[in-house]
Amino acid sequence: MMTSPCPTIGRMSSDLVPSPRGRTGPSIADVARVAGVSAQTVSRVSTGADNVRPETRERVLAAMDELGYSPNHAARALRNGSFGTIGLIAHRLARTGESRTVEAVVEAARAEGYTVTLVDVQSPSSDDVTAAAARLSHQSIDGLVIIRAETATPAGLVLPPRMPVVVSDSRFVGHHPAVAADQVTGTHVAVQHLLDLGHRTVHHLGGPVDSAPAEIRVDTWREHLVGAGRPVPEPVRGDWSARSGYEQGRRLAQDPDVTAVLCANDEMAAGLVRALYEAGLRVPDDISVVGFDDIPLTEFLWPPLTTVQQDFHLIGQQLMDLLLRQVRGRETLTDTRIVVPTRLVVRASTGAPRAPRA
Amino acid sequence: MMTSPCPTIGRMSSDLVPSPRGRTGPSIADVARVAGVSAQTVSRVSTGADNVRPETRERVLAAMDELGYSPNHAARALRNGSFGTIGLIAHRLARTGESRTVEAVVEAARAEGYTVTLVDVQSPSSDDVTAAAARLSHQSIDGLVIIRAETATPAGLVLPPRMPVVVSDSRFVGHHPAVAADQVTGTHVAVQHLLDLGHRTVHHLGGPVDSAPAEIRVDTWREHLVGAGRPVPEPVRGDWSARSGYEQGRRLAQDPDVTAVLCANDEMAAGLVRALYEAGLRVPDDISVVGFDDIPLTEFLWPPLTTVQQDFHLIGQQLMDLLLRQVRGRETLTDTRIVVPTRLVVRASTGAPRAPRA
DNA sequence: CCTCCCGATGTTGACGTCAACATCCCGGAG
DNA sequence: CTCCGGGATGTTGACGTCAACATCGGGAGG
Repeated sequence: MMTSPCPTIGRMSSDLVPSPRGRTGPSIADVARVAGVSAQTVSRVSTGADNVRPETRERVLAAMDELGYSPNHAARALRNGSFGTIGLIAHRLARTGESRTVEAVVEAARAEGYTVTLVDVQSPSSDDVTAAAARLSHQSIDGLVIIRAETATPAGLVLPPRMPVVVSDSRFVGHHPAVAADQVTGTHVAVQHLLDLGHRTVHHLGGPVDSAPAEIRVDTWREHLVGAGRPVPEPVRGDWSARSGYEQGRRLAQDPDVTAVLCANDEMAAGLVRALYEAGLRVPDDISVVGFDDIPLTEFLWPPLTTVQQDFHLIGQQLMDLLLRQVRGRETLTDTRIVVPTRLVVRASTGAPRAPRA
Repeated sequence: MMTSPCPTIGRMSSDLVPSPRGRTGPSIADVARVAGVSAQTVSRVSTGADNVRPETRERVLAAMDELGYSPNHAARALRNGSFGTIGLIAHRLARTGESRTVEAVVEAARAEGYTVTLVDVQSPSSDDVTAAAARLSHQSIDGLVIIRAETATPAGLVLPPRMPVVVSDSRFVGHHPAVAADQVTGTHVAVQHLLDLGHRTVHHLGGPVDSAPAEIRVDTWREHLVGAGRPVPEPVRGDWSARSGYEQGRRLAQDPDVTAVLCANDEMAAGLVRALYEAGLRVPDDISVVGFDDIPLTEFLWPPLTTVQQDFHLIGQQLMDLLLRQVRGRETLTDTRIVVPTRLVVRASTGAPRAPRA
């Protein structure tokens, strides 16, 4: 029906039947017909094989060009079991740290010839992440990157067998290969910085209790104060948003004991600062504020915010590197953990308390 | 070869050959063997076909579970020509508008059962976007979303034939279906707001000249001033970053004629405000500032910034909607344009000039 | 002038899935 | 009792690609 009723001469059949296929583009067979070679030769050209006569290659390339051919990924994937694709599961994609990490992963992936398939889960619960992984997995990706699976407990997370995985969360050490920022050191340094300035103690505006990084920061902050023999005020909690920082800031502004606040991220710090201004307090004269992350805007807030810098770009690169070592080398790196350093960037939002005491 | 030489009783052949395949998981044939049915029946179960006896379905599901089977996407894609995947090309992924739009697209895609493959191009030039599209295209995606192809000229962009596409850039109207924020109205309203407050004219801190949205804002700003018979100061330029806003702000602070500045985005506005503070100027008492985008932090800057709000989430949804109408319906919507409204959010960074004059 | 060898090219089959068609079995009608 | 209909299930082939093997043709060496 589609081929002419005269099957005599194969070469003659390269008449003007422009591939009766519906939506899919020209196939390798179409190119072969136009170029007057076999499909295999076309395949050799498209995979960059060496043993094709230059003249033939030329003809094939011309035919490809004419037809607008490009290889069918699905068929290739089916044929050789690899997809050239990495799955990426993230939670709140538009958040600063997330989007910068995603950008870095995508960049690193492209540099290695991989594309990235992105899934934004509704919640970082084990169930949601597990479901997302299942959806991505088995055959449609070569590996999986999970960014900040905050509440997912390592035990509850079920991943497809044999699927290379990396997680950007230190709690997964021992369960999955992980890359994480050194939040512990960052928090210690930030608290010590404030104590060094003469503050008697440091208040803490933490992230949500179901966030692992937030908990690490709270625990480290508390631990440091205890270790330094300072009073440990009750931490207050936000949800990472500037608004929550503002709301908690209004409460902290009432408390005359507060002279220094460590915030779990920069957005909350910004909201906090605004609340302090509205309450007639000045930063850092009345209250010192430290943020966390060093988002691009931090430097240009007023006052420029002292903050703990995380290198999201490096985290993304390391994630990709660790993943590809597994994908390519079949290495099993279950207990590998890469810690990316953080550092305190001192700007203008921290200073000595008005009336320094012990 | 893989079936036993005794073809008598099909059911007996479910012996213990545990799939000699290497890296790929169990296939439909493995499940069929374990369940004692044919591959087609397994297929029917996995595609949710109706005509399978409940008892048989049960047996198949149990076999799937036992083997950890899940269907091979590549084979499915190859079989029925659809991928359940949308390609997404973006430029600077971590930038506010971009990441929020990406998030919305990913969300909308998931709601429709699609996954998203992401490519972050180095530059928004036609060449780079064309290359990215080619890489994604032909067969590995069902449609393509291009976000803010800022410098790509419509004419220079070459896309695979028959590939459904949407672009979030109004300049592509007539070339490709497009979704864009109503920047023209937003800019008009912002300028008028400042004139209404009594400012003689409005300065403009624009984005880079190779950005289409930036140019639209500059042109509209100029046009409005001209229409209102006001002097048109030379616009200054930033690169969208807070730092560039800060640098230009230091220059504008020197100019006593400056009483109101419209900034092309919020980050630059934030940098500008800091520069003004450092120069001893107050906002809005000495100089009024308006931003663009309404990023989440805007409300919590000091002072809270008056800005033109863009609904990135809605843009993302509309992009997806427009794309899926093409993917599913085979509609051709080449000259469709969807304009998403913007609105001015008045906060505390704008006010009457100190010495109001006509 | 005949062989052998080697590089270029062609042919075959398999990857996993599923639509289309074929077959089988059972109960009910004639 | 046979025949028919229809639902459940099995068989076949094709999607596009590429590795493995087959073939072909010409030049070098004997």
